[in-house]
Amino acid sequence: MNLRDLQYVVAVADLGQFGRAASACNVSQPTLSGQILKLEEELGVQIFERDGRVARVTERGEAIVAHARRVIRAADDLKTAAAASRDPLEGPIRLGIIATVGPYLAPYLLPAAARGLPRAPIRLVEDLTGHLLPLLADGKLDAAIMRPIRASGSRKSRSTSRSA
Amino acid sequence: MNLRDLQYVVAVADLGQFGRAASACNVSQPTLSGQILKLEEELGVQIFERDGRVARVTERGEAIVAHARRVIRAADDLKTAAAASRDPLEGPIRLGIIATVGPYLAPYLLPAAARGLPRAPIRLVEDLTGHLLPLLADGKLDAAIMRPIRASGSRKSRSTSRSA
DNA sequence: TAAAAATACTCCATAGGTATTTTAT
DNA sequence: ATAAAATACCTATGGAGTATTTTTA
Repeated sequence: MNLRDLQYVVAVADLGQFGRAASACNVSQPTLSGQILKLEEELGVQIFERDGRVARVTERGEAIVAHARRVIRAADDLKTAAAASRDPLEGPIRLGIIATVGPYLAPYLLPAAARGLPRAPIRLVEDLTGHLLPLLADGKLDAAIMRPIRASGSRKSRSTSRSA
Repeated sequence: MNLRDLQYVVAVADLGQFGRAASACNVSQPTLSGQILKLEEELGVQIFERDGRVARVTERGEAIVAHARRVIRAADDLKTAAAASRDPLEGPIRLGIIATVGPYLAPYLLPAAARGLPRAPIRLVEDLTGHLLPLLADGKLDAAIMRPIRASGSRKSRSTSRSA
């Protein structure tokens, strides 16, 4: 059993479909399907009823889903507590940046940061906007410099989750 | 983050030492050490203070440990609920057996079970007593035929967690 | 100097992906 | 006939092991 598996279960319960749950979890349908099948095998409980159109939670599955929500909630609380206890000006600042602007900004940014924030060195992560967004969501990045997605303009947007 | 990592954290908090925690979790010391280090990195919080003699939980770590206990508790509750909702006479009976007696019992056991319990075929797992015990504890086995450990006699002991 | 933890690798289990088939409406 | 889940197969991340070094009372 695994926190990720439980998230898959909750996603299917909420969205009523393996495929939608998979994209909500950013994994492929067979991956999610396989993990849920394995979990059902491991627990010895059929959690979902598949009828080719929608996935319904079985009667026994209801209890599992409810417990899964509690586990995930508790794990989220742990992450929140960790983030809260973390000194935002201590430790490296993990900054995502798209390759287009990385080489231009880095020569200015890094030396300035080294002088201004000696206890919080900047760690650059260069990648596509589409890859940076989930990292930001997962707390793997503190901030990112990216392009706006699905917008008409071309102005850079700076998204941050850290009060630095 | 991972349920197993949280168990490592709780084990260290309880036992005050990485090495002891590792053997309690049935993993090597470097494995447990590495996972805890990685978790501390991921959360951005130093959970333990190492001083070469004992591992103490840091002030910030206390909150993490408390949350970790809740997560594990919730996960255990899920497993318990799953086991409770499972029909004990449905699905394969996973029976551990030591190699010493396996070949002698199997020819009698399996055909008899096939006749008597058609909806619950017996799945034999042959291994050492020392390996069967944790499987039994994890619920991977329903029952096991083993030798008594650390006992003077030599009578076979049948341990079961399933009312079959 | 004698413990305990960290590091350095190697290995393998398994989560994940793509392509395809099966199933049920 | 069509949409969704399961299966088959391959890849790769990362969890785990052994051997070794580093650290600190």
